[in-house]
Amino acid sequence: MPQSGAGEGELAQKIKLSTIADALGVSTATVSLALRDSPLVAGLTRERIKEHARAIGYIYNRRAASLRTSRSGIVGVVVHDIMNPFFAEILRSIESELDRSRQTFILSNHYDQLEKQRTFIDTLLQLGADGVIMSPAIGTPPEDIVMAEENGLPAVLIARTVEGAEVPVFRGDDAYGTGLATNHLISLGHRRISMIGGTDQTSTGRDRFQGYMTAMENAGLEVKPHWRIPGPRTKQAGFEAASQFLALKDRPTAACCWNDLVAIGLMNGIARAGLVPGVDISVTGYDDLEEAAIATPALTTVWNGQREVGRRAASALLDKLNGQSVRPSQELIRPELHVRQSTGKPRERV
Amino acid sequence: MPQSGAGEGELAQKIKLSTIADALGVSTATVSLALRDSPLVAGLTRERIKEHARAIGYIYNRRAASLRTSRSGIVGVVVHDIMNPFFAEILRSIESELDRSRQTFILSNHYDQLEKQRTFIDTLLQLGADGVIMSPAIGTPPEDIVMAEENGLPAVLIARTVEGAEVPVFRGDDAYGTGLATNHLISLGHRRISMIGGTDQTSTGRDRFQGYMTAMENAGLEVKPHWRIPGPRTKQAGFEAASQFLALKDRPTAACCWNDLVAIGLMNGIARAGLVPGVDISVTGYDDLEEAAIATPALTTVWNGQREVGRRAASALLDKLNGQSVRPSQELIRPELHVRQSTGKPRERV
DNA sequence: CTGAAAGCGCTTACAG
DNA sequence: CTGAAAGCGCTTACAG
Repeated sequence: MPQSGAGEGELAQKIKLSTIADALGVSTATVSLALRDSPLVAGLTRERIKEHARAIGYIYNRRAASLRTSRSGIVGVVVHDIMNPFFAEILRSIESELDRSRQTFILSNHYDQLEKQRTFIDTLLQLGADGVIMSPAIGTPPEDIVMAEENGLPAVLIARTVEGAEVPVFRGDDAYGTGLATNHLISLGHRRISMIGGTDQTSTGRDRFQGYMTAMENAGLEVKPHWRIPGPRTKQAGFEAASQFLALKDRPTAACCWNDLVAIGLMNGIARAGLVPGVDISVTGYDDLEEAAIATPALTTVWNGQREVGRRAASALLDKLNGQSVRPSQELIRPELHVRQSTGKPRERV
Repeated sequence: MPQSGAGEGELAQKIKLSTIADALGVSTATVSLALRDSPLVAGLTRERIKEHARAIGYIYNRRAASLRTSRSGIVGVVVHDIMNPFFAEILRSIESELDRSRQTFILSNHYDQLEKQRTFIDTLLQLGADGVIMSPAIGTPPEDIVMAEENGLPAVLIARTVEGAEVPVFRGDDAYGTGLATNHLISLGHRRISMIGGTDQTSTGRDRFQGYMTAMENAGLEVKPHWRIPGPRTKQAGFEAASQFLALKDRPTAACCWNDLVAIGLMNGIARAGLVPGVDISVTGYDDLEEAAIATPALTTVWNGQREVGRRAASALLDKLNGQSVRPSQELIRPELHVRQSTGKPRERV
């Protein structure tokens, strides 16, 4: 309802605690307590106050309250890019977890630009945010996180680690995960396997590459450096990498991709070139996005536990806010291989 | 930098304006003015103050400021679902537009639940947000928007209209857009065309269906009711609709889809059934997501101006905040047909 | 060009 | 169970 006494289109007199107090002949302290269901206020008084507040359309001023209590009810979330469905799935589970504690969340993309990330942390500090969940931008120095914590903004990391920052980290076991995918391809009979996408500049990138290398070495397979095509992390880039991949000397029979987006883009590119992904070339993804199951062919990929990551990160942060001590530790979610139709035996004899 | 004088891991004494004022022997008024680059303060004084503030790691308290000024620097954005790339693209352009005015934005999904949307608007009111950009949930009564505006929260709508709400609306000309797609199919020789996805409960849904119907009627083509498969709006749902579509009596030779997601899902389903989209069945999408161009086959679709929608909506809201009068009007972005490989002549003689 | 003082709208000890 | 008063950290007239 609009505020009582509002004239034609004009803003009414602002309704505040004292408006209610005056109308009911009680003090603002009593109103404040009543609205927050304090047992200190008599049941009848409380009901009268709450009913009146509702009737005249009172709006609680959180800025004023938070200035006094120094709790704002705001949590910041900053990731590389929300357009990436991997993060979008994480965000959804963060959202539903925070919702239950009536925390509002502010979202930002840093696009791996340190400056954008710093501006956002600064904004959170100025707003008096209660905490931040972040997938740190490439090159984030531990000091940035220490600074936030020292100024009363507890942090929890997702997806990527920052060496030297003593905060909880929730992410998948990336080395183990790409190991699963690579071993799956090897067990199908593939001997020449490409690794497509990703970067050495993030912990995730290094771990995933490591998992692939280790699996190849353990199987006694040679890895030619040019079989690795670093960089792509999007569908578009995967699509564009297809021609480069197909033109490779000693062309591999399979590609272990950085993530599902790259894998799907690559498959599209392979199909565009007249080859059949899953038959002519085997492809694995990473993340198991909702979309992986309906790709053509359905994508063999590694489930990365994004729902879990989001849920646990949010709940760890809430624990921190509520004063419970949360150990700075690496929580590794164990990935699982989901085999579908994009992988098969190599076509040619090896 | 951490605050000066911080002990081992302990939170330092909070640094505020008066800390700086005391240290420099000036008043808080002068410090406040200086930090905001007021010309009222002598250049030298200003520099001394700003330098000192930086040195001791002063953090501006926006809650306190906004309590005083009643401007919070916060803008709310609420959409159906940020995981939908259509909205994700809009959000990006909103973000870059707001960034330039140093406004922070708070994001929320309402998943077409009125209750979630109301909770969010309430939160914005409590935080004293400066405005809201929304794609209204199905069934949003105009009163909800009027209430927000009367309480000092100006609103701008995107993508969907709410009858009776006197606020600016930015969206594509949906009827015209599906008309483009349908006419394209007709001109290729298709006579039986299906409409897949969408709902009559939103203005967008009604408009898109209307555009399809009008085009069919103008071409003197019959439309069998069961050729319409309402509902799907996601890739998954489009995928699942494929079998229903393929089993249709008098099966249409083409499908005009609600959006790109449905179209891509449908094409995947068609391919899974052993038919070739673009050859056996023509498919059109809507939105022209980045992904449309790299789908297999590349998707013929209607560009919906999402970048434009986001940019203009944000800039209209900023104008409103700055006191410029913004007419409540429908801004229809004119869609464009982008022809690619998912459409062709009908295979069978008609 | 600078300072003293009031006030934004809450909550929290402290009395009673 | 309820009230009077101080204070959170800013900004804004108002004086000088």
